Amino acid sequence: MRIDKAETAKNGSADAAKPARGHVHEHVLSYMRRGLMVGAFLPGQVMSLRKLAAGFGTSPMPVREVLSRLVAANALEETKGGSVRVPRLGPEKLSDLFAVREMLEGMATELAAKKATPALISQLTAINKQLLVAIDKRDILNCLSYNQKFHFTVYEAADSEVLMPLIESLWLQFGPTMYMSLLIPSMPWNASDHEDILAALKDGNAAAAKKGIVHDIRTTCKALLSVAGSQGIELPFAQGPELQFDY
Amino acid sequence: MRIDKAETAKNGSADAAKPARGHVHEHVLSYMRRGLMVGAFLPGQVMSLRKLAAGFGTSPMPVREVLSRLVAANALEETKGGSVRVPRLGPEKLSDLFAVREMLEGMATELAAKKATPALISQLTAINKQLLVAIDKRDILNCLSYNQKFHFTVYEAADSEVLMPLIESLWLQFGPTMYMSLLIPSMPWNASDHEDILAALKDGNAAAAKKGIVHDIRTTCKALLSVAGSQGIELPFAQGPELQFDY
DNA sequence: GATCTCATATTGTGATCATAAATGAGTTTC
DNA sequence: GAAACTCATTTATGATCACAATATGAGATC
Repeated sequence: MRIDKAETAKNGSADAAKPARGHVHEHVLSYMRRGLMVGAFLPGQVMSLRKLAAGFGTSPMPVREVLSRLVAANALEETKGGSVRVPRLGPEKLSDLFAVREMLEGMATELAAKKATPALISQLTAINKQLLVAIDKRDILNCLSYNQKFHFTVYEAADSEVLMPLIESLWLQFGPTMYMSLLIPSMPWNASDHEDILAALKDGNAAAAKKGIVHDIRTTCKALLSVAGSQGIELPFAQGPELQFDY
Repeated sequence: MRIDKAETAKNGSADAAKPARGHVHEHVLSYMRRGLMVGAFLPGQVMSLRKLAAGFGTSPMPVREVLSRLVAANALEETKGGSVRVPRLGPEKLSDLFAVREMLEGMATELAAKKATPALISQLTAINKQLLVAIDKRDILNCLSYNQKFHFTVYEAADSEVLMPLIESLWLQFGPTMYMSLLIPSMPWNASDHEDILAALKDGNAAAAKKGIVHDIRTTCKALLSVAGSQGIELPFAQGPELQFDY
Protein backbone atom coordinates (compact mmCIF):
# COMPACT_ATOMS: atom_id res chain seq x y z
CA MET A 1 0.00 0.00 0.00
CA ARG A 2 1.42 3.35 -0.97
CA ILE A 3 0.63 6.89 -0.09
CA ASP A 4 -0.82 8.76 -3.00
CA LYS A 5 0.55 12.25 -3.00
CA ALA A 6 -2.41 13.77 -4.78
CA GLU A 7 -4.85 12.40 -2.26
CA THR A 8 -3.08 13.21 0.96
CA ALA A 9 -1.90 16.64 -0.04
CA LYS A 10 -5.33 17.97 -0.80
CA ASN A 11 -7.31 16.17 1.84
CA GLY A 12 -9.41 19.25 2.33
CA SER A 13 -11.30 18.72 -0.90
CA ALA A 14 -13.47 15.63 -0.87
CA ASP A 15 -12.71 12.29 0.79
CA ALA A 16 -15.45 12.44 3.39
CA ALA A 17 -14.25 9.06 4.66
CA LYS A 18 -11.71 10.73 6.94
CA PRO A 19 -13.05 10.80 10.49
CA ALA A 20 -9.50 11.20 11.75
CA ARG A 21 -9.55 14.78 12.88
CA GLY A 22 -6.28 15.37 14.62
CA HIS A 23 -6.22 12.13 16.58
CA VAL A 24 -4.60 9.84 14.10
CA HIS A 25 -1.74 9.01 16.44
CA GLU A 26 -4.18 7.72 19.04
CA HIS A 27 -5.42 5.10 16.64
CA VAL A 28 -1.91 4.17 15.63
CA LEU A 29 -0.79 3.99 19.23
CA SER A 30 -3.57 1.73 20.42
CA TYR A 31 -3.09 -0.50 17.42
CA MET A 32 0.61 -0.89 18.05
CA ARG A 33 0.21 -1.38 21.76
CA ARG A 34 -2.22 -4.19 21.16
CA GLY A 35 -0.03 -5.52 18.38
CA LEU A 36 2.97 -5.75 20.67
CA MET A 37 1.02 -7.64 23.28
CA VAL A 38 -0.54 -10.02 20.82
CA GLY A 39 2.27 -10.88 18.47
CA ALA A 40 1.92 -8.59 15.47
CA PHE A 41 5.57 -7.67 15.93
CA LEU A 42 8.43 -9.98 16.70
CA PRO A 43 11.60 -9.54 18.76
CA GLY A 44 14.41 -8.12 16.69
CA GLN A 45 12.10 -6.70 14.07
CA VAL A 46 13.08 -3.18 13.00
CA MET A 47 10.27 -0.71 12.48
CA SER A 48 10.57 1.48 9.43
CA LEU A 49 8.91 4.82 9.88
CA ARG A 50 7.84 5.17 6.26
CA LYS A 51 6.74 1.58 5.82
CA LEU A 52 4.57 1.71 8.91
CA ALA A 53 3.15 5.05 7.86
CA ALA A 54 2.32 3.64 4.45
CA GLY A 55 0.66 0.69 6.13
CA PHE A 56 -1.51 3.00 8.17
CA GLY A 57 -2.14 5.26 5.19
CA THR A 58 -0.80 8.33 6.94
CA SER A 59 2.24 10.54 6.80
CA PRO A 60 5.24 9.50 8.89
CA MET A 61 4.43 12.15 11.48
CA PRO A 62 1.88 10.33 13.66
CA VAL A 63 3.96 7.18 13.51
CA ARG A 64 7.00 9.08 14.69
CA GLU A 65 5.14 10.25 17.73
CA VAL A 66 3.90 6.78 18.52
CA LEU A 67 7.30 5.16 18.15
CA SER A 68 8.75 7.84 20.40
CA ARG A 69 6.24 7.02 23.08
CA LEU A 70 6.84 3.31 22.80
CA VAL A 71 10.56 3.87 23.14
CA ALA A 72 9.86 5.95 26.23
CA ALA A 73 7.82 3.06 27.62
CA ASN A 74 10.71 0.67 26.91
CA ALA A 75 8.49 -1.28 24.57
CA LEU A 76 10.87 -0.53 21.70
CA GLU A 77 14.55 0.30 21.64
CA GLU A 78 16.51 2.53 19.31
CA THR A 79 19.40 1.18 17.32
CA LYS A 80 22.67 3.04 16.92
CA GLY A 81 21.40 4.34 13.58
CA GLY A 82 18.28 5.93 15.04
CA SER A 83 15.89 3.23 13.90
CA VAL A 84 13.71 1.50 16.44
CA ARG A 85 13.17 -2.20 16.85
CA VAL A 86 11.46 -4.69 19.09
CA PRO A 87 13.97 -5.67 21.78
CA ARG A 88 15.27 -9.20 22.09
CA LEU A 89 15.08 -10.21 25.73
CA GLY A 90 17.86 -12.31 27.17
CA PRO A 91 17.27 -14.69 30.10
CA GLU A 92 18.58 -12.20 32.69
CA LYS A 93 16.35 -9.38 31.53
CA LEU A 94 13.43 -11.74 31.25
CA SER A 95 13.72 -12.83 34.86
CA ASP A 96 14.28 -9.24 35.95
CA LEU A 97 11.11 -8.31 34.16
CA PHE A 98 9.09 -11.05 35.76
CA ALA A 99 10.43 -10.35 39.23
CA VAL A 100 9.12 -6.80 38.90
CA ARG A 101 5.88 -8.14 37.50
CA GLU A 102 5.40 -10.25 40.61
CA MET A 103 5.89 -7.20 42.77
CA LEU A 104 3.71 -4.75 40.85
CA GLU A 105 0.96 -7.09 39.78
CA GLY A 106 0.89 -8.76 43.15
CA MET A 107 0.36 -5.37 44.73
CA ALA A 108 -2.36 -4.48 42.24
CA THR A 109 -4.14 -7.77 42.86
CA GLU A 110 -4.04 -7.23 46.58
CA LEU A 111 -5.63 -3.82 46.18
CA ALA A 112 -8.16 -5.17 43.71
CA ALA A 113 -9.21 -7.98 46.02
CA LYS A 114 -10.14 -5.45 48.68
CA LYS A 115 -12.43 -3.67 46.25
CA ALA A 116 -13.77 -6.67 44.33
CA THR A 117 -17.47 -6.59 43.50
CA PRO A 118 -19.69 -9.46 42.36
CA ALA A 119 -19.90 -7.75 38.98
CA LEU A 120 -16.13 -7.88 38.64
CA ILE A 121 -16.01 -11.53 39.56
CA SER A 122 -18.64 -12.55 37.06
CA GLN A 123 -16.90 -10.50 34.42
CA LEU A 124 -13.61 -12.24 35.16
CA THR A 125 -15.32 -15.61 35.09
CA ALA A 126 -16.68 -14.89 31.64
CA ILE A 127 -13.30 -13.78 30.35
CA ASN A 128 -11.62 -16.85 31.75
CA LYS A 129 -14.17 -19.07 30.06
CA GLN A 130 -13.32 -17.51 26.71
CA LEU A 131 -9.63 -17.92 27.49
CA LEU A 132 -10.13 -21.62 28.09
CA VAL A 133 -11.84 -21.94 24.73
CA ALA A 134 -8.93 -20.19 23.03
CA ILE A 135 -6.46 -22.48 24.75
CA ASP A 136 -8.48 -25.51 23.69
CA LYS A 137 -8.46 -24.32 20.08
CA ARG A 138 -4.78 -23.43 20.37
CA ASP A 139 -5.64 -19.98 19.08
CA ILE A 140 -2.58 -17.93 20.03
CA LEU A 141 -4.01 -14.52 19.28
CA ASN A 142 -7.13 -14.93 21.38
CA CYS A 143 -5.20 -16.80 24.02
CA LEU A 144 -2.95 -13.83 24.54
CA SER A 145 -5.85 -11.42 24.23
CA TYR A 146 -8.07 -13.03 26.82
CA ASN A 147 -5.22 -13.72 29.18
CA GLN A 148 -4.25 -10.07 28.98
CA LYS A 149 -7.84 -9.03 29.43
CA PHE A 150 -8.18 -11.21 32.51
CA HIS A 151 -5.10 -9.81 34.18
CA PHE A 152 -5.80 -6.21 33.25
CA THR A 153 -9.39 -6.43 34.43
CA VAL A 154 -8.09 -7.45 37.82
CA TYR A 155 -5.50 -4.69 37.91
CA GLU A 156 -7.97 -2.12 36.70
CA ALA A 157 -10.07 -2.90 39.73
CA ALA A 158 -7.16 -1.82 41.91
CA ASP A 159 -7.98 1.66 40.63
CA SER A 160 -4.43 2.98 40.74
CA GLU A 161 -3.37 5.57 38.19
CA VAL A 162 0.22 4.88 39.14
CA LEU A 163 0.40 1.09 39.00
CA MET A 164 -1.52 0.62 35.77
CA PRO A 165 0.86 2.43 33.40
CA LEU A 166 3.85 0.68 34.91
CA ILE A 167 2.24 -2.72 34.47
CA GLU A 168 1.30 -1.87 30.91
CA SER A 169 4.89 -0.94 30.21
CA LEU A 170 6.04 -4.34 31.45
CA TRP A 171 3.49 -6.19 29.33
CA LEU A 172 4.54 -4.25 26.25
CA GLN A 173 8.09 -5.34 26.91
CA PHE A 174 7.56 -9.06 27.23
CA GLY A 175 4.61 -9.29 24.82
CA PRO A 176 6.56 -10.13 21.67
CA THR A 177 8.70 -12.72 23.47
CA MET A 178 5.59 -14.23 24.99
CA TYR A 179 4.05 -14.64 21.56
CA MET A 180 7.17 -16.28 20.18
CA SER A 181 7.32 -18.75 23.02
CA LEU A 182 3.74 -19.84 22.48
CA LEU A 183 4.71 -20.89 18.99
CA ILE A 184 7.05 -23.51 20.40
CA PRO A 185 5.34 -26.90 20.75
CA SER A 186 6.82 -27.71 24.13
CA MET A 187 5.43 -24.53 25.68
CA PRO A 188 2.70 -25.34 28.19
CA TRP A 189 -0.56 -23.45 27.78
CA ASN A 190 -2.57 -23.23 30.93
CA ALA A 191 -4.61 -20.85 33.01
CA SER A 192 -4.96 -23.04 36.07
CA ASP A 193 -4.03 -20.27 38.49
CA HIS A 194 -6.92 -18.16 37.29
CA GLU A 195 -9.38 -20.46 39.03
CA ASP A 196 -7.57 -20.01 42.33
CA ILE A 197 -7.54 -16.25 41.84
CA LEU A 198 -11.26 -16.22 41.17
CA ALA A 199 -11.92 -18.29 44.28
CA ALA A 200 -9.76 -15.99 46.37
CA LEU A 201 -11.57 -12.94 45.04
CA LYS A 202 -14.92 -14.50 45.91
CA ASP A 203 -13.71 -15.09 49.46
CA GLY A 204 -12.34 -11.58 49.67
CA ASN A 205 -9.00 -13.15 50.51
CA ALA A 206 -6.50 -10.56 49.28
CA ALA A 207 -3.43 -12.51 50.33
CA ALA A 208 -4.57 -15.62 48.49
CA ALA A 209 -5.40 -13.63 45.38
CA LYS A 210 -1.97 -12.07 45.40
CA LYS A 211 -0.41 -15.48 45.87
CA GLY A 212 -2.36 -16.78 42.89
CA ILE A 213 -1.17 -14.00 40.60
CA VAL A 214 2.40 -14.37 41.75
CA HIS A 215 2.27 -18.09 41.09
CA ASP A 216 0.79 -17.49 37.65
CA ILE A 217 3.56 -15.04 36.82
CA ARG A 218 6.28 -17.30 38.19
CA THR A 219 5.00 -20.28 36.22
CA THR A 220 4.93 -18.26 33.03
CA CYS A 221 8.45 -17.03 33.66
CA LYS A 222 9.81 -20.51 34.19
CA ALA A 223 8.16 -21.80 31.03
CA LEU A 224 9.50 -18.85 29.08
CA LEU A 225 13.02 -19.33 30.39
CA SER A 226 13.01 -23.03 29.66
CA VAL A 227 12.08 -22.63 26.01
CA ALA A 228 14.34 -19.59 25.69
CA GLY A 229 17.18 -21.58 27.15
CA SER A 230 16.81 -24.80 25.19
CA GLN A 231 16.41 -23.35 21.74
CA GLY A 232 17.42 -19.91 20.63
CA ILE A 233 13.92 -18.74 19.76
CA GLU A 234 14.52 -17.84 16.17
CA LEU A 235 11.53 -18.17 13.95
CA PRO A 236 11.19 -18.09 10.19
CA PHE A 237 8.73 -15.16 9.96
CA ALA A 238 9.90 -11.66 9.37
CA GLN A 239 6.53 -10.28 10.36
CA GLY A 240 3.72 -11.44 12.56
CA PRO A 241 0.26 -12.38 11.39
CA GLU A 242 -2.52 -10.01 10.57
CA LEU A 243 -3.99 -8.49 13.68
CA GLN A 244 -7.43 -10.06 13.70
CA PHE A 245 -9.05 -11.45 16.78
CA ASP A 246 -12.46 -11.10 18.32
CA TYR A 247 -11.67 -9.41 21.60
CA MET B 1 15.34 34.41 22.20
CA ARG B 2 13.91 33.94 18.77
CA ILE B 3 14.61 31.59 15.94
CA ASP B 4 16.23 33.39 13.07
CA LYS B 5 14.98 31.99 9.85
CA ALA B 6 18.05 32.90 7.86
CA GLU B 7 20.36 31.13 10.28
CA THR B 8 18.47 27.93 10.87
CA ALA B 9 17.41 27.37 7.31
CA LYS B 10 20.90 27.43 5.89
CA ASN B 11 22.74 25.73 8.69
CA GLY B 12 24.89 23.97 6.17
CA SER B 13 26.90 27.10 5.38
CA ALA B 14 29.05 28.26 8.24
CA ASP B 15 28.05 28.26 11.90
CA ALA B 16 30.65 25.80 13.09
CA ALA B 17 29.25 26.18 16.60
CA LYS B 18 26.59 23.54 15.97
CA PRO B 19 27.70 20.26 17.49
CA ALA B 20 24.09 19.14 17.45
CA ARG B 21 24.17 16.64 14.64
CA GLY B 22 20.83 14.92 14.69
CA HIS B 23 20.64 14.49 18.42
CA VAL B 24 19.05 17.72 19.47
CA HIS B 25 16.14 15.99 21.14
CA GLU B 26 18.51 14.10 23.43
CA HIS B 27 19.80 17.34 24.83
CA VAL B 28 16.28 18.70 25.22
CA LEU B 29 15.11 15.50 26.87
CA SER B 30 17.85 15.32 29.45
CA TYR B 31 17.41 18.98 30.23
CA MET B 32 13.70 18.61 30.80
CA ARG B 33 14.03 15.41 32.78
CA ARG B 34 16.44 17.08 35.13
CA GLY B 35 14.31 20.19 35.18
CA LEU B 36 11.26 18.24 36.27
CA MET B 37 13.14 16.59 39.11
CA VAL B 38 14.73 19.79 40.28
CA GLY B 39 11.97 22.34 40.08
CA ALA B 40 12.39 24.12 36.76
CA PHE B 41 8.74 23.37 36.05
CA LEU B 42 5.85 23.66 38.44
CA PRO B 43 2.64 21.64 38.86
CA GLY B 44 -0.11 22.98 36.66
CA GLN B 45 2.24 24.75 34.33
CA VAL B 46 1.33 24.28 30.67
CA MET B 47 4.14 23.71 28.22
CA SER B 48 3.92 25.62 24.96
CA LEU B 49 5.59 23.82 22.10
CA ARG B 50 6.74 26.93 20.30
CA LYS B 51 7.80 28.83 23.39
CA LEU B 52 9.92 25.94 24.62
CA ALA B 53 11.41 25.50 21.17
CA ALA B 54 12.30 29.18 21.06
CA GLY B 55 13.91 28.83 24.47
CA PHE B 56 16.03 25.97 23.23
CA GLY B 57 16.76 27.74 19.96
CA THR B 58 15.38 24.91 17.88
CA SER B 59 12.36 24.18 15.77
CA PRO B 60 9.30 22.76 17.53
CA MET B 61 10.07 19.29 16.20
CA PRO B 62 12.56 18.00 18.76
CA VAL B 63 10.48 19.47 21.55
CA ARG B 64 7.41 17.65 20.27
CA GLU B 65 9.23 14.38 20.46
CA VAL B 66 10.45 15.07 23.96
CA LEU B 67 7.04 16.11 25.25
CA SER B 68 5.57 12.98 23.73
CA ARG B 69 8.03 10.83 25.59
CA LEU B 70 7.42 12.62 28.84
CA VAL B 71 3.69 12.11 28.42
CA ALA B 72 4.35 8.44 27.81
CA ALA B 73 6.35 8.33 31.04
CA ASN B 74 3.47 9.99 32.88
CA ALA B 75 5.71 12.90 33.74
CA LEU B 76 3.38 15.23 31.85
CA GLU B 77 -0.32 14.99 31.04
CA GLU B 78 -2.22 16.22 28.04
CA THR B 79 -5.05 18.66 28.44
CA LYS B 80 -8.31 18.37 26.56
CA GLY B 81 -6.97 20.84 24.01
CA GLY B 82 -3.92 18.76 23.18
CA SER B 83 -1.49 20.85 25.18
CA VAL B 84 0.64 19.21 27.82
CA ARG B 85 1.17 20.35 31.37
CA VAL B 86 2.83 19.33 34.58
CA PRO B 87 0.27 17.29 36.54
CA ARG B 88 -1.08 18.48 39.85
CA LEU B 89 -0.95 15.57 42.27
CA GLY B 90 -3.78 15.13 44.74
CA PRO B 91 -3.22 13.45 48.12
CA GLU B 92 -4.56 10.08 46.89
CA LYS B 93 -2.29 9.94 43.87
CA LEU B 94 0.62 11.14 45.95
CA SER B 95 0.26 8.29 48.42
CA ASP B 96 -0.30 5.82 45.57
CA LEU B 97 2.91 7.06 44.04
CA PHE B 98 4.89 6.69 47.21
CA ALA B 99 3.50 3.26 47.97
CA VAL B 100 4.83 2.08 44.63
CA ARG B 101 8.09 3.89 45.31
CA GLU B 102 8.52 1.90 48.51
CA MET B 103 8.01 -1.30 46.61
CA LEU B 104 10.25 -0.59 43.62
CA GLU B 105 13.00 1.34 45.34
CA GLY B 106 13.00 -1.06 48.24
CA MET B 107 13.53 -3.90 45.80
CA ALA B 108 16.29 -2.00 44.01
CA THR B 109 18.03 -1.24 47.28
CA GLU B 110 17.90 -4.86 48.33
CA LEU B 111 19.51 -5.90 45.07
CA ALA B 112 22.08 -3.11 45.31
CA ALA B 113 23.06 -4.09 48.83
CA LYS B 114 23.97 -7.55 47.63
CA LYS B 115 26.33 -6.07 45.03
CA ALA B 116 27.67 -3.13 47.02
CA THR B 117 31.38 -2.44 46.64
CA PRO B 118 33.60 -0.23 48.82
CA ALA B 119 33.86 2.16 45.88
CA LEU B 120 30.10 2.55 45.80
CA ILE B 121 29.92 3.22 49.51
CA SER B 122 32.60 5.89 49.45
CA GLN B 123 30.89 7.46 46.46
CA LEU B 124 27.60 7.53 48.32
CA THR B 125 29.27 8.95 51.39
CA ALA B 126 30.69 11.79 49.33
CA ILE B 127 27.33 12.55 47.74
CA ASN B 128 25.62 12.55 51.10
CA LYS B 129 28.17 14.98 52.48
CA GLN B 130 27.38 17.39 49.66
CA LEU B 131 23.69 16.89 50.31
CA LEU B 132 24.15 17.86 53.94
CA VAL B 133 25.91 21.04 52.86
CA ALA B 134 23.04 21.88 50.52
CA ILE B 135 20.53 21.28 53.31
CA ASP B 136 22.54 23.46 55.63
CA LYS B 137 22.59 26.28 53.09
CA ARG B 138 18.92 25.70 52.37
CA ASP B 139 19.80 25.43 48.70
CA ILE B 140 16.75 23.78 47.19
CA LEU B 141 18.22 23.02 43.79
CA ASN B 142 21.30 21.25 45.06
CA CYS B 143 19.32 19.64 47.81
CA LEU B 144 17.08 17.96 45.27
CA SER B 145 20.00 17.23 42.99
CA TYR B 146 22.16 15.51 45.55
CA ASN B 147 19.26 13.67 47.12
CA GLN B 148 18.33 12.36 43.71
CA LYS B 149 21.93 11.49 42.98
CA PHE B 150 22.21 9.57 46.24
CA HIS B 151 19.11 7.51 45.60
CA PHE B 152 19.85 6.87 41.95
CA THR B 153 23.42 5.86 42.67
CA VAL B 154 22.05 3.20 44.98
CA TYR B 155 19.48 2.01 42.47
CA GLU B 156 21.99 2.05 39.64
CA ALA B 157 24.05 -0.43 41.62
CA ALA B 158 21.11 -2.82 41.49
CA ASP B 159 21.98 -3.09 37.80
CA SER B 160 18.43 -3.72 36.60
CA GLU B 161 17.43 -2.42 33.20
CA VAL B 162 13.83 -2.98 34.17
CA LEU B 163 13.62 -1.30 37.56
CA MET B 164 15.57 1.82 36.70
CA PRO B 165 13.24 3.27 34.05
CA LEU B 166 10.21 2.63 36.24
CA ILE B 167 11.80 4.40 39.18
CA GLU B 168 12.79 7.29 36.96
CA SER B 169 9.23 7.59 35.78
CA LEU B 170 8.04 7.86 39.37
CA TRP B 171 10.59 10.53 40.23
CA LEU B 172 9.61 12.55 37.19
CA GLN B 173 6.04 12.42 38.41
CA PHE B 174 6.53 13.66 41.95
CA GLY B 175 9.52 15.90 41.20
CA PRO B 176 7.63 19.14 40.66
CA THR B 177 5.43 18.60 43.71
CA MET B 178 8.51 17.80 45.76
CA TYR B 179 10.09 21.07 44.74
CA MET B 180 7.00 23.05 45.62
CA SER B 181 6.78 21.46 49.03
CA LEU B 182 10.36 22.35 49.85
CA LEU B 183 9.44 26.00 49.38
CA ILE B 184 7.06 25.81 52.30
CA PRO B 185 8.74 26.85 55.57
CA SER B 186 7.20 24.11 57.68
CA MET B 187 8.60 21.39 55.43
CA PRO B 188 11.30 19.41 57.23
CA TRP B 189 14.57 18.99 55.36
CA ASN B 190 16.57 16.01 56.48
CA ALA B 191 18.58 13.11 55.18
CA SER B 192 18.85 11.21 58.44
CA ASP B 193 17.91 7.87 56.89
CA HIS B 194 20.83 8.08 54.53
CA GLU B 195 23.25 7.39 57.37
CA ASP B 196 21.39 4.24 58.28
CA ILE B 197 21.40 3.14 54.66
CA LEU B 198 25.13 3.69 54.40
CA ALA B 199 25.72 1.70 57.55
CA ALA B 200 23.57 -1.13 56.29
CA LEU B 201 25.42 -1.18 52.98
CA LYS B 202 28.74 -1.36 54.81
CA ASP B 203 27.47 -4.34 56.78
CA GLY B 204 26.13 -5.98 53.65
CA ASN B 205 22.77 -6.06 55.38
CA ALA B 206 20.31 -5.96 52.49
CA ALA B 207 17.20 -6.11 54.66
CA ALA B 208 18.33 -3.16 56.75
CA ALA B 209 19.23 -1.15 53.67
CA LYS B 210 15.81 -1.78 52.24
CA LYS B 211 14.21 -0.79 55.52
CA GLY B 212 16.20 2.44 55.49
CA ILE B 213 15.07 3.39 52.01
CA VAL B 214 11.46 2.53 52.78
CA HIS B 215 11.59 4.66 55.90
CA ASP B 216 13.10 7.54 53.98
CA ILE B 217 10.36 7.33 51.37
CA ARG B 218 7.62 7.02 53.95
CA THR B 219 8.90 10.02 55.89
CA THR B 220 9.03 12.09 52.73
CA CYS B 221 5.52 11.05 51.83
CA LYS B 222 4.12 12.01 55.21
CA ALA B 223 5.81 15.39 55.10
CA LEU B 224 4.52 15.99 51.59
CA LEU B 225 0.98 15.02 52.53
CA SER B 226 0.98 17.21 55.61
CA VAL B 227 1.98 20.36 53.75
CA ALA B 228 -0.24 19.44 50.82
CA GLY B 229 -3.12 18.97 53.22
CA SER B 230 -2.71 22.07 55.34
CA GLN B 231 -2.25 24.63 52.60
CA GLY B 232 -3.24 24.23 49.01
CA ILE B 233 0.29 24.51 47.61
CA GLU B 234 -0.28 27.41 45.30
CA LEU B 235 2.76 29.54 44.71
CA PRO B 236 3.15 32.93 43.07
CA PHE B 237 5.60 31.89 40.33
CA ALA B 238 4.48 31.05 36.86
CA GLN B 239 7.83 29.51 36.04
CA GLY B 240 10.60 27.95 38.03
CA PRO B 241 14.08 29.34 38.44
CA GLU B 242 16.89 29.06 35.98
CA LEU B 243 18.33 25.58 35.93
CA GLN B 244 21.77 26.19 37.39
CA PHE B 245 23.34 23.93 39.95
CA ASP B 246 26.70 22.36 40.30
CA TYR B 247 25.86 18.70 40.13
C1' DG C 1 -20.29 46.32 37.41
C1' DA C 2 -20.71 41.70 35.64
C1' DT C 3 -21.55 38.81 31.67
C1' DC C 4 -21.76 37.55 27.07
C1' DT C 5 -19.95 37.78 22.26
C1' DC C 6 -16.93 37.90 18.82
C1' DA C 7 -12.49 38.86 16.63
C1' DT C 8 -7.72 37.79 17.10
C1' DA C 9 -3.81 35.33 18.45
C1' DT C 10 -1.86 31.13 19.74
C1' DT C 11 -1.91 26.39 19.97
C1' DG C 12 -1.18 21.40 18.50
C1' DT C 13 -1.42 18.27 14.41
C1' DG C 14 -0.35 16.26 10.20
C1' DA C 15 2.07 16.81 5.77
C1' DT C 16 6.08 17.90 3.20
C1' DC C 17 10.96 19.04 2.26
C1' DA C 18 16.15 18.98 2.74
C1' DT C 19 19.89 16.77 4.53
C1' DA C 20 23.10 13.55 6.46
C1' DA C 21 23.87 9.20 8.14
C1' DA C 22 23.40 4.32 7.64
C1' DT C 23 22.32 0.26 5.22
C1' DG C 24 23.05 -3.03 1.61
C1' DA C 25 24.19 -4.58 -2.86
C1' DG C 26 27.46 -4.72 -6.30
C1' DT C 27 31.98 -4.65 -7.71
C1' DT C 28 36.78 -4.71 -7.19
C1' DT C 29 41.03 -6.21 -5.20
C1' DC C 30 44.22 -9.17 -2.80
C1' DG D 1 37.37 -17.62 -2.91
C1' DA D 2 37.10 -14.08 0.65
C1' DA D 3 37.67 -9.47 2.22
C1' DA D 4 37.22 -4.56 1.37
C1' DC D 5 35.66 -0.76 -1.01
C1' DT D 6 32.21 2.10 -3.62
C1' DC D 7 27.99 3.73 -4.75
C1' DA D 8 22.96 3.86 -4.78
C1' DT D 9 19.08 3.42 -1.90
C1' DT D 10 16.80 3.94 2.30
C1' DT D 11 16.75 5.76 6.72
C1' DA D 12 15.69 9.07 10.58
C1' DT D 13 15.86 14.03 11.73
C1' DG D 14 14.96 18.79 12.03
C1' DA D 15 12.69 22.66 9.76
C1' DT D 16 8.79 24.56 7.68
C1' DC D 17 3.97 24.97 6.11
C1' DA D 18 -1.23 24.74 6.20
C1' DC D 19 -5.06 24.08 8.84
C1' DA D 20 -8.41 23.56 12.53
C1' DA D 21 -9.38 23.93 17.19
C1' DT D 22 -8.61 26.25 21.25
C1' DA D 23 -7.66 29.87 24.30
C1' DT D 24 -7.47 34.93 24.98
C1' DG D 25 -8.89 39.53 25.42
C1' DA D 26 -11.47 43.55 24.05
C1' DG D 27 -15.78 45.37 23.21
C1' DA D 28 -20.68 45.60 23.63
C1' DT D 29 -24.81 44.47 26.12
C1' DC D 30 -27.73 43.73 30.07
